Amino acid sequence: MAKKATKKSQKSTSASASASKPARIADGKMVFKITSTEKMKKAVTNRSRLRSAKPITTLKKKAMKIEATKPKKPPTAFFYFLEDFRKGFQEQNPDVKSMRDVGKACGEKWKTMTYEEKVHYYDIATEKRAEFDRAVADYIKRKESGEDQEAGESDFDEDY
DNA sequence: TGTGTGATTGTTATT
DNA sequence: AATAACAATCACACA
Repeated sequence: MAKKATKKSQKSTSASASASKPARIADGKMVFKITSTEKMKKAVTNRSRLRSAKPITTLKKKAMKIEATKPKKPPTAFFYFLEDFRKGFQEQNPDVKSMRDVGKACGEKWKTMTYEEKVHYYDIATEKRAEFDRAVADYIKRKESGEDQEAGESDFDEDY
């Protein structure tokens, strides 16, 4: 019991020198509901996808091995729960086709879950983060070691 | 044909 | 300290 959340102090992250400038959107996630110009929304998310620094083509098909890209954020505990919850949800509600409904139901249940149940997913997420952290370190190391560090800071990843 | 969108919370990163 | 944004998934819609 009392499995305290293992909050380990992260590394100093002194590598912040590279300070890549994420194209953050001032508006944040609040997307103006403009039915007329849906393209605007696309533009917003488009930037997000831009971070992928890879051809948008088949972006959703990430199932493909992505070894040429830097490690992305690992799914959070909630996402792991969502993955599991989604399976059962589809069985009980085959009528539901959208993930939105599943997300709502999952989020609602997530709040009702106790720490003991959630800790299970937290544990997984924590472990994944550790691996992710290592992957990042390795990625950086490889980048510096393998490829010449980009002396000229490229403002944006021009596509690819 | 192909990609964007929507919704959930958590974690990370930047300011 | 606080805010911002992204992390995955799947069916649908639009150009």
